[in-house]
Amino acid sequence: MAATINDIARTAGVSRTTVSRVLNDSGYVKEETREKILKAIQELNYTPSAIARSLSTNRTNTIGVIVPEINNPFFGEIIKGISQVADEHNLNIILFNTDDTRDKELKALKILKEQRIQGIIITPTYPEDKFNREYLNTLKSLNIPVVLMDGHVEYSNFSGVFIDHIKGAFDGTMALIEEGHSKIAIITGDMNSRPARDRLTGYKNALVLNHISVNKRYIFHGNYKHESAYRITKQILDMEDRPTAIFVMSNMMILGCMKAIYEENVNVPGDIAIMGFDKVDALNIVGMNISFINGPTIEMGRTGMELLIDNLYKKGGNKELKRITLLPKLVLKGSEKYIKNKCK
Amino acid sequence: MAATINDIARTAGVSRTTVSRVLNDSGYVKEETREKILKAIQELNYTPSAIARSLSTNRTNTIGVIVPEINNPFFGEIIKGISQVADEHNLNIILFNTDDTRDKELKALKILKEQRIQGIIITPTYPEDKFNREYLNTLKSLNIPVVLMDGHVEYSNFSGVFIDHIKGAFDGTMALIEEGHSKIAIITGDMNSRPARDRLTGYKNALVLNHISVNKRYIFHGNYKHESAYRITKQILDMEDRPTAIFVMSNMMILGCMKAIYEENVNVPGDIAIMGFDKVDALNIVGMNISFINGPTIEMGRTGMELLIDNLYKKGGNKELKRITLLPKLVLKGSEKYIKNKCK
DNA sequence: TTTAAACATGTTACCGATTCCATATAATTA
DNA sequence: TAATTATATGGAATCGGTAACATGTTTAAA
Repeated sequence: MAATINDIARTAGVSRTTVSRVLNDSGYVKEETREKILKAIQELNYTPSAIARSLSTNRTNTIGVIVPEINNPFFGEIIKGISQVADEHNLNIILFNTDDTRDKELKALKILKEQRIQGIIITPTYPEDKFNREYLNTLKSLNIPVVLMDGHVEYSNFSGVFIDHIKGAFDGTMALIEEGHSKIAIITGDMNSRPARDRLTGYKNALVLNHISVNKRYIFHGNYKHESAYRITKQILDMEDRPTAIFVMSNMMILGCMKAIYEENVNVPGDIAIMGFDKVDALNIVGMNISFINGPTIEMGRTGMELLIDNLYKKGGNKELKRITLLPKLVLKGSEKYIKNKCK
Repeated sequence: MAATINDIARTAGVSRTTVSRVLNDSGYVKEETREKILKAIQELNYTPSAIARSLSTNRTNTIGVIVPEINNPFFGEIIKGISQVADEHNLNIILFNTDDTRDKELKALKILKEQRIQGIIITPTYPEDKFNREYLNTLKSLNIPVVLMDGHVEYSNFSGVFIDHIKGAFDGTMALIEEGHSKIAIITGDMNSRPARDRLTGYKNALVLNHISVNKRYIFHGNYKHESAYRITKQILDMEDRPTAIFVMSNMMILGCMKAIYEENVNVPGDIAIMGFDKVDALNIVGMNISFINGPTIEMGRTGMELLIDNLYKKGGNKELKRITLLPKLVLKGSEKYIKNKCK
């Protein structure tokens, strides 16, 4: 249906080699001929086929991106960053959303291999899954660069972009301490996950550094879901020697925590201070006095893509393993002119 | 580098046609031969090239998706829906995020044409932009199905999925009226946009139907940004004959509105009822008493993809123009067990 | 036993580009 | 003026598959 390079060649009365030269602006073409060809291209509304080009050049200029939850703004922002850099380098993105499913993740990898993409950025849902790791290794053996986003695959040799969860939690805790708090509760994520463990470590480090004893009664284990944080926060608010601050270790759990606080009519930060790991824009805007440790999501995406591109342009075995750790940023309440909570 | 069908043929001692038959499970192949071939495939870790296949079959099994803001959960959920259906039909997605930029939107369309994708789902940022409409028309003339998501392109002939903004705003207003409100303020979106105008219409329709006069002093024009709603809400709260309910016509504006309310320590819904068009999950979870008119985003994505697929499988001029309008859903406070606001 | 249908496999053209090589002419340089 | 070199274009192979067609072998029906 669509015009091909042969149609252009015929119309312009030249060989398709010459047309190709014009398309790629390579080699010698007489100005007059070039114009004839451009005219034919215009007339036939011709667009070269990336498919045919890919087959012949062995380059697709496409990368694969695999995320578990596209509707989560965390990943949305990562993709935004990836997309910006991809655009700058004229690379296309084939996107897969796995809905946290191992099957879909595996299927995505298979398809990407078929598609002869040039590289993969993946936020692995099951980093510990043997089968997938095997598959990632297969990909690696094919010399397709792989970049991990915020997901450690232990014992493997992939480049990646990571967040320094320890430092982030450390900074958050330090900030609370500097504000005068010493009774600081923490609501952790699922302790089976590496970030949850790291964050707890950061919290402890800060306490120890300040000679504050780590009180086990102040350490509560949530599971990343808002319900768990809701329940735990209620519990915290009922304690006799109630903490003066709560450090909540995820996005969704901040919401559960704030629900409890909202319900119990507790003043933040007057009665209790809240620090969150990961931001919740909505609460920021509404003006709740919550400080955040904020993972630089867009930057993660950009950095990951840059890492990938570095490797894309290196032939053969020259690909370097590079792990970049980004520091989360502390956003203190008030530093963005948060309004004081007048709700008493 | 990677093994080709010829390598498999050679290894298995057959012609590549036979290999192709095994790959596609078509035609006759002796069981014994099949096994030889499968063994070779395994040994050489062979994956067929989708590129070569696309060139020869003239099908890429890929569609293009263009969104303005991938980090906005509204689009994230649409993509989630698209992705689900795409996966069910083994279609891949090339994603473009335009950052609300006309240039990027146009560039995306060009690339998709090069990529010989089978169809496009687009949420047009500049539906009124002549150039882009021209481009969309070009695409259409190429017989590539196009599906619009929630963006009217007037006078054009594209299939699409739309939200019934009039009905949504009507339902929201009716709900408030049924709760006994008659002094209902509205904060509109940018009146240059079709949805904003439609929603205002729905609001008026409900009032008229209930013989409530449309009070111009209760109609406030915002611009979709939270700051505008913040300012307007403050203004509303200061009115002498203050409305008893506010209908806020967007996502972000709900946040601005709630900021003002939170600041002024007003009880919702005791002192004033709030209804939003578009949901804000975070506020839902925290337990603010806001009712919502909720666009069915995931369903939109699914429906759009299904619409596209319908057209994908129809040859030539048989493509049908189909516009599907989805009804937003009313989520009343309390219907999800919202906790009463005790903040007085 | 002959004949047609089913089974099994291979030959070859083609999809739409790129690219190496060959060839011819024009412009420079020796 | 002859020898180079730069300019201009085309021929043909190639990328890795698919598919129409051809051909040979079994198997089953007549």
